[in-house]
Amino acid sequence: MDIKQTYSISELAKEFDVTTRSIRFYEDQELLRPTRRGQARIFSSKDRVRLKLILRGKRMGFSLAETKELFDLWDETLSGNEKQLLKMLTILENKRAQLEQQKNDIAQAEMEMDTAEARCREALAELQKKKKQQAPAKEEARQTAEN
Amino acid sequence: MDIKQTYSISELAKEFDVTTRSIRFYEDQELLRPTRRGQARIFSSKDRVRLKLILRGKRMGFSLAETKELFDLWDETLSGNEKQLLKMLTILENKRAQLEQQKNDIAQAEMEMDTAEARCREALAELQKKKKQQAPAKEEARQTAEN
DNA sequence: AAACTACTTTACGTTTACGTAAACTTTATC
DNA sequence: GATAAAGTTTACGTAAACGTAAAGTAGTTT
Repeated sequence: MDIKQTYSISELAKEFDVTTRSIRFYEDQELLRPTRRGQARIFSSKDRVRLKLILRGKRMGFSLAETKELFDLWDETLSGNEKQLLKMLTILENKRAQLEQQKNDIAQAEMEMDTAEARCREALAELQKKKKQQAPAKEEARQTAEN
Repeated sequence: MDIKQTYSISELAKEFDVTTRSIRFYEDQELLRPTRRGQARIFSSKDRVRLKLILRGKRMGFSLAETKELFDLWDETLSGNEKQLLKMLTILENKRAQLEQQKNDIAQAEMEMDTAEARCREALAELQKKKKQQAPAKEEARQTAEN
Protein backbone atom coordinates (compact mmCIF):
# COMPACT_ATOMS: atom_id res chain seq x y z
CA MET A 1 0.00 0.00 0.00
CA ASP A 2 1.48 3.22 -1.14
CA ILE A 3 0.89 6.64 0.26
CA LYS A 4 -1.19 7.67 -2.71
CA GLN A 5 -3.05 5.74 -5.34
CA THR A 6 -2.85 8.04 -8.34
CA TYR A 7 -0.51 10.68 -9.67
CA SER A 8 -0.61 13.42 -12.27
CA ILE A 9 2.08 13.67 -14.87
CA SER A 10 3.70 16.69 -13.28
CA GLU A 11 3.70 15.11 -9.85
CA LEU A 12 5.73 12.23 -11.16
CA ALA A 13 7.90 14.57 -13.20
CA LYS A 14 8.75 16.55 -10.09
CA GLU A 15 9.29 13.56 -7.85
CA PHE A 16 11.74 11.88 -10.20
CA ASP A 17 13.13 14.99 -11.81
CA VAL A 18 12.26 14.15 -15.39
CA THR A 19 10.37 16.18 -17.97
CA THR A 20 6.75 15.49 -18.79
CA ARG A 21 7.98 14.95 -22.31
CA SER A 22 9.99 11.98 -21.16
CA ILE A 23 7.06 10.49 -19.33
CA ARG A 24 4.82 10.85 -22.34
CA PHE A 25 7.53 9.28 -24.43
CA TYR A 26 7.71 6.31 -22.07
CA GLU A 27 3.98 5.89 -22.44
CA ASP A 28 4.28 6.12 -26.19
CA GLN A 29 6.83 3.31 -26.07
CA GLU A 30 4.43 1.36 -23.85
CA LEU A 31 6.60 1.32 -20.78
CA LEU A 32 3.87 3.09 -18.83
CA ARG A 33 0.12 2.56 -19.19
CA PRO A 34 -1.75 5.37 -17.45
CA THR A 35 -5.52 5.47 -17.54
CA ARG A 36 -7.42 8.61 -18.51
CA ARG A 37 -9.85 11.05 -17.03
CA GLY A 38 -10.98 12.86 -20.12
CA GLN A 39 -7.69 13.65 -21.82
CA ALA A 40 -5.57 13.79 -18.72
CA ARG A 41 -3.34 10.90 -17.77
CA ILE A 42 -3.77 9.23 -14.41
CA PHE A 43 -0.82 7.23 -13.23
CA SER A 44 -1.18 4.35 -10.78
CA SER A 45 1.37 3.44 -8.13
CA LYS A 46 2.33 0.57 -10.41
CA ASP A 47 3.22 3.15 -13.04
CA ARG A 48 5.20 4.98 -10.41
CA VAL A 49 7.20 1.89 -9.60
CA ARG A 50 7.81 1.29 -13.27
CA LEU A 51 9.04 4.81 -13.77
CA LYS A 52 11.46 4.29 -10.94
CA LEU A 53 12.66 1.09 -12.58
CA ILE A 54 13.01 2.81 -15.95
CA LEU A 55 15.23 5.48 -14.48
CA ARG A 56 17.32 3.05 -12.54
CA GLY A 57 17.68 1.02 -15.70
CA LYS A 58 18.95 4.09 -17.48
CA ARG A 59 21.51 4.77 -14.79
CA MET A 60 22.65 1.19 -15.21
CA GLY A 61 23.02 1.66 -18.95
CA PHE A 62 19.86 -0.18 -20.03
CA SER A 63 18.00 1.04 -23.08
CA LEU A 64 14.29 1.66 -22.91
CA ALA A 65 13.79 -1.30 -25.23
CA GLU A 66 15.60 -3.59 -22.82
CA THR A 67 13.57 -2.35 -19.91
CA LYS A 68 10.35 -2.75 -21.85
CA GLU A 69 11.32 -6.30 -22.68
CA LEU A 70 11.72 -7.07 -19.00
CA PHE A 71 8.38 -5.47 -18.16
CA ASP A 72 6.59 -7.43 -20.86
CA LEU A 73 8.26 -10.63 -19.87
CA TRP A 74 7.38 -10.15 -16.28
CA ASP A 75 3.76 -9.53 -17.17
CA GLU A 76 3.65 -12.70 -19.20
CA THR A 77 5.35 -14.53 -16.40
CA LEU A 78 2.60 -13.57 -14.01
CA SER A 79 0.01 -15.43 -16.07
CA GLY A 80 2.71 -18.03 -16.22
CA ASN A 81 2.75 -20.95 -18.53
CA GLU A 82 5.78 -23.14 -18.03
CA LYS A 83 7.72 -22.00 -21.07
CA GLN A 84 7.47 -18.36 -20.08
CA LEU A 85 8.61 -19.14 -16.58
CA LEU A 86 11.67 -21.00 -17.74
CA LYS A 87 12.51 -18.28 -20.21
CA MET A 88 12.26 -15.74 -17.43
CA LEU A 89 14.63 -17.74 -15.29
CA THR A 90 17.29 -17.90 -17.98
CA ILE A 91 16.93 -14.21 -18.66
CA LEU A 92 17.36 -13.52 -14.98
CA GLU A 93 20.58 -15.51 -15.11
CA ASN A 94 21.81 -13.39 -18.00
CA LYS A 95 21.02 -10.20 -16.17
CA ARG A 96 22.85 -11.47 -13.14
CA ALA A 97 25.91 -12.06 -15.28
CA GLN A 98 25.59 -8.51 -16.58
CA LEU A 99 25.47 -7.19 -13.04
CA GLU A 100 28.56 -9.17 -12.14
CA GLN A 101 30.35 -7.60 -15.08
CA GLN A 102 29.25 -4.17 -13.93
CA LYS A 103 30.46 -4.83 -10.42
CA ASN A 104 33.83 -5.81 -11.78
CA ASP A 105 33.93 -2.69 -13.92
CA ILE A 106 33.11 -0.55 -10.93
CA ALA A 107 35.70 -2.20 -8.75
CA GLN A 108 38.34 -1.67 -11.44
CA ALA A 109 37.31 1.95 -11.86
CA GLU A 110 37.53 2.52 -8.14
CA MET A 111 41.02 1.13 -7.99
CA GLU A 112 42.16 3.30 -10.83
CA MET A 113 40.59 6.31 -9.23
CA ASP A 114 42.48 5.54 -6.08
CA THR A 115 45.81 5.61 -7.85
CA ALA A 116 44.78 8.66 -9.85
CA GLU A 117 43.88 10.50 -6.67
CA ALA A 118 47.11 9.46 -5.04
CA ARG A 119 49.11 10.87 -7.93
CA CYS A 120 47.18 14.10 -7.77
CA ARG A 121 47.92 14.48 -4.09
CA GLU A 122 51.58 13.73 -4.63
CA ALA A 123 51.79 16.33 -7.35
CA LEU A 124 50.05 18.83 -5.12
CA ALA A 125 52.45 18.10 -2.28
CA GLU A 126 55.33 18.74 -4.66
CA LEU A 127 53.87 22.10 -5.61
CA GLN A 128 53.42 23.02 -1.98
CA LYS A 129 57.05 22.24 -1.28
CA LYS A 130 58.21 24.50 -4.04
CA LYS A 131 56.02 27.28 -2.79
CA LYS A 132 57.49 27.01 0.66
CA GLN A 133 60.99 27.21 -0.72
CA GLN A 134 60.12 30.33 -2.64
CA ALA A 135 58.38 32.08 0.25
CA PRO A 136 59.29 30.55 3.58
CA ALA A 137 58.85 33.85 5.39
CA LYS A 138 55.07 33.95 5.13
CA GLU A 139 54.66 30.50 6.64
CA GLU A 140 53.78 31.43 10.24
CA ALA A 141 51.37 34.11 9.16
CA ARG A 142 49.38 31.62 7.11
CA GLN A 143 49.46 29.01 9.84
CA THR A 144 47.74 31.29 12.32
CA ALA A 145 45.36 32.59 9.71
CA GLU A 146 44.07 29.10 8.94
CA ASN A 147 41.98 29.10 12.12
CA MET B 1 55.72 -2.97 -20.41
CA ASP B 2 53.09 -4.53 -22.56
CA ILE B 3 53.40 -7.57 -24.73
CA LYS B 4 53.38 -5.52 -27.89
CA GLN B 5 54.14 -1.92 -28.68
CA THR B 6 51.90 -1.21 -31.65
CA TYR B 7 48.64 -2.49 -33.04
CA SER B 8 46.76 -2.28 -36.31
CA ILE B 9 43.18 -1.21 -36.35
CA SER B 10 41.89 -4.70 -37.04
CA GLU B 11 43.99 -6.21 -34.27
CA LEU B 12 42.34 -3.96 -31.77
CA ALA B 13 38.95 -4.50 -33.35
CA LYS B 14 39.30 -8.24 -32.94
CA GLU B 15 40.73 -8.14 -29.46
CA PHE B 16 37.94 -5.98 -28.09
CA ASP B 17 35.19 -7.13 -30.43
CA VAL B 18 34.32 -3.75 -31.87
CA THR B 19 34.11 -2.65 -35.49
CA THR B 20 36.89 -0.71 -37.16
CA ARG B 21 34.23 1.90 -37.80
CA SER B 22 33.87 2.43 -34.07
CA ILE B 23 37.61 2.76 -33.58
CA ARG B 24 37.86 5.33 -36.36
CA PHE B 25 34.95 7.15 -34.81
CA TYR B 26 36.71 7.25 -31.45
CA GLU B 27 39.73 8.71 -33.18
CA ASP B 28 37.54 11.25 -34.93
CA GLN B 29 36.18 12.27 -31.54
CA GLU B 30 39.74 12.52 -30.28
CA LEU B 31 39.54 9.74 -27.74
CA LEU B 32 42.33 7.89 -29.52
CA ARG B 33 45.38 9.45 -31.15
CA PRO B 34 47.11 6.88 -33.34
CA THR B 35 50.16 7.84 -35.34
CA ARG B 36 50.45 7.04 -39.04
CA ARG B 37 52.63 5.04 -41.36
CA GLY B 38 51.55 6.49 -44.67
CA GLN B 39 47.79 6.42 -44.37
CA ALA B 40 47.54 3.49 -42.01
CA ARG B 41 46.89 4.03 -38.34
CA ILE B 42 49.35 2.74 -35.79
CA PHE B 43 47.99 2.37 -32.28
CA SER B 44 50.23 2.46 -29.25
CA SER B 45 49.66 0.47 -26.09
CA LYS B 46 48.46 3.71 -24.55
CA ASP B 47 45.75 3.78 -27.21
CA ARG B 48 44.95 0.20 -26.36
CA VAL B 49 44.49 1.05 -22.72
CA ARG B 50 42.29 3.95 -23.67
CA LEU B 51 40.14 1.80 -25.87
CA LYS B 52 39.69 -0.56 -22.97
CA LEU B 53 38.66 2.35 -20.78
CA ILE B 54 36.27 3.65 -23.42
CA LEU B 55 34.49 0.31 -23.61
CA ARG B 56 34.32 -0.10 -19.88
CA GLY B 57 32.95 3.41 -19.67
CA LYS B 58 30.26 2.45 -22.12
CA ARG B 59 29.29 -0.60 -20.11
CA MET B 60 29.03 1.68 -17.12
CA GLY B 61 26.74 4.03 -19.00
CA PHE B 62 29.29 6.78 -19.70
CA SER B 63 29.01 8.73 -22.93
CA LEU B 64 32.02 9.15 -25.15
CA ALA B 65 31.99 12.83 -24.32
CA GLU B 66 32.27 12.08 -20.60
CA THR B 67 35.10 9.68 -21.19
CA LYS B 68 36.89 12.17 -23.40
CA GLU B 69 36.56 14.79 -20.71
CA LEU B 70 38.26 12.48 -18.26
CA PHE B 71 41.05 11.69 -20.70
CA ASP B 72 41.67 15.35 -21.43
CA LEU B 73 41.57 16.26 -17.80
CA TRP B 74 43.99 13.54 -16.91
CA ASP B 75 46.38 14.72 -19.61
CA GLU B 76 46.24 18.24 -18.31
CA THR B 77 46.69 16.96 -14.81
CA LEU B 78 49.96 15.29 -15.76
CA SER B 79 51.49 18.63 -16.66
CA GLY B 80 49.77 19.74 -13.52
CA ASN B 81 49.28 23.24 -12.42
CA GLU B 82 47.56 23.53 -9.09
CA LYS B 83 44.15 24.53 -10.39
CA GLN B 84 43.97 21.54 -12.71
CA LEU B 85 44.97 19.21 -9.92
CA LEU B 86 42.29 20.49 -7.60
CA LYS B 87 39.70 20.33 -10.33
CA MET B 88 40.68 16.74 -10.99
CA LEU B 89 40.26 15.88 -7.34
CA THR B 90 36.75 17.27 -7.17
CA ILE B 91 35.81 15.48 -10.36
CA LEU B 92 37.13 12.27 -8.92
CA GLU B 93 34.87 12.83 -5.93
CA ASN B 94 31.89 13.26 -8.23
CA LYS B 95 32.69 10.10 -10.08
CA ARG B 96 32.98 8.25 -6.82
CA ALA B 97 29.51 9.41 -5.88
CA GLN B 98 28.26 8.17 -9.23
CA LEU B 99 29.81 4.79 -8.60
CA GLU B 100 28.17 4.64 -5.19
CA GLN B 101 24.84 5.33 -6.82
CA GLN B 102 25.47 2.57 -9.32
CA LYS B 103 26.39 0.15 -6.59
CA ASN B 104 23.15 0.92 -4.84
CA ASP B 105 21.24 0.45 -8.06
CA ILE B 106 22.89 -2.89 -8.62
CA ALA B 107 22.21 -4.06 -5.09
CA GLN B 108 18.56 -3.08 -5.44
CA ALA B 109 18.31 -4.82 -8.78
CA GLU B 110 19.83 -7.96 -7.34
CA MET B 111 17.33 -8.03 -4.50
CA GLU B 112 14.44 -7.64 -6.86
CA MET B 113 15.80 -10.33 -9.08
CA ASP B 114 15.99 -12.61 -6.08
CA THR B 115 12.33 -12.18 -5.31
CA ALA B 116 11.43 -12.42 -8.99
CA GLU B 117 13.31 -15.68 -9.27
CA ALA B 118 11.68 -17.01 -6.13
CA ARG B 119 8.24 -16.28 -7.52
CA CYS B 120 9.12 -17.98 -10.76
CA ARG B 121 10.23 -21.10 -8.93
CA GLU B 122 7.11 -21.11 -6.81
CA ALA B 123 4.93 -20.84 -9.88
CA LEU B 124 6.85 -23.64 -11.51
CA ALA B 125 6.44 -25.81 -8.45
CA GLU B 126 2.70 -25.17 -8.59
CA LEU B 127 2.59 -26.28 -12.19
CA GLN B 128 4.50 -29.45 -11.37
CA LYS B 129 2.01 -30.30 -8.64
CA LYS B 130 -0.89 -29.99 -11.02
CA LYS B 131 0.84 -32.21 -13.52
CA LYS B 132 1.35 -34.90 -10.93
CA GLN B 133 -2.29 -34.79 -9.96
CA GLN B 134 -3.34 -35.19 -13.56
CA ALA B 135 -1.00 -38.09 -14.30
CA PRO B 136 0.21 -39.76 -11.13
CA ALA B 137 0.50 -43.17 -12.84
CA LYS B 138 3.47 -42.26 -14.99
CA GLU B 139 5.51 -41.04 -12.04
CA GLU B 140 7.66 -44.14 -11.40
CA ALA B 141 8.41 -44.60 -15.08
CA ARG B 142 9.77 -41.06 -15.35
CA GLN B 143 11.76 -41.40 -12.16
CA THR B 144 13.68 -44.37 -13.47
CA ALA B 145 14.07 -42.84 -16.89
CA GLU B 146 15.76 -39.76 -15.47
CA ASN B 147 19.02 -41.67 -15.08
C1' DA C 1 49.98 -7.75 -64.37
C1' DA C 2 45.96 -9.34 -62.06
C1' DA C 3 43.90 -10.30 -58.01
C1' DC C 4 43.55 -10.28 -53.21
C1' DT C 5 43.88 -8.23 -48.68
C1' DA C 6 43.97 -4.70 -45.49
C1' DC C 7 43.35 -0.23 -44.99
C1' DT C 8 41.76 4.40 -46.16
C1' DT C 9 38.38 8.74 -46.88
C1' DT C 10 33.92 10.75 -47.84
C1' DA C 11 29.42 10.98 -46.98
C1' DC C 12 24.76 9.92 -46.38
C1' DG C 13 21.53 6.88 -43.40
C1' DT C 14 19.69 5.09 -38.91
C1' DT C 15 18.25 4.43 -34.12
C1' DT C 16 17.50 6.15 -29.49
C1' DA C 17 15.78 9.39 -26.41
C1' DC C 18 14.19 12.94 -25.99
C1' DG C 19 13.80 18.87 -26.95
C1' DT C 20 11.00 22.33 -28.60
C1' DA C 21 7.46 24.95 -30.84
C1' DA C 22 2.53 25.54 -32.16
C1' DA C 23 -1.99 25.25 -31.46
C1' DC C 24 -5.75 23.28 -28.64
C1' DT C 25 -8.83 21.79 -24.29
C1' DT C 26 -10.06 21.66 -19.42
C1' DT C 27 -10.13 23.31 -14.89
C1' DA C 28 -9.39 26.66 -11.37
C1' DT C 29 -9.13 31.66 -10.03
C1' DC C 30 -9.96 36.40 -10.04
C1' DG D 1 -16.00 36.06 -18.68
C1' DA D 2 -11.21 36.82 -19.05
C1' DT D 3 -7.07 34.87 -17.82
C1' DA D 4 -3.92 31.92 -16.07
C1' DA D 5 -2.31 27.07 -15.01
C1' DA D 6 -1.83 22.51 -16.22
C1' DG D 7 -2.67 19.38 -19.43
C1' DT D 8 -3.07 17.67 -24.32
C1' DT D 9 -1.78 16.32 -29.53
C1' DT D 10 0.98 16.86 -33.65
C1' DA D 11 5.06 17.26 -35.64
C1' DC D 12 9.50 18.68 -36.83
C1' DG D 13 14.42 19.04 -34.85
C1' DT D 14 18.63 17.21 -32.62
C1' DA D 15 22.77 14.85 -30.46
C1' DA D 16 25.07 10.51 -29.93
C1' DA D 17 27.06 6.49 -31.78
C1' DC D 18 27.70 4.27 -34.97
C1' DG D 19 26.08 1.40 -39.88
C1' DT D 20 26.69 1.15 -44.53
C1' DA D 21 27.86 1.83 -49.13
C1' DA D 22 31.21 3.84 -52.67
C1' DA D 23 35.44 4.50 -54.35
C1' DG D 24 40.25 4.84 -53.85
C1' DT D 25 45.25 3.38 -52.18
C1' DA D 26 49.13 0.45 -50.79
C1' DG D 27 51.35 -3.75 -50.29
C1' DT D 28 51.70 -8.77 -51.26
C1' DT D 29 50.71 -13.05 -53.34
C1' DT D 30 50.27 -15.88 -57.68
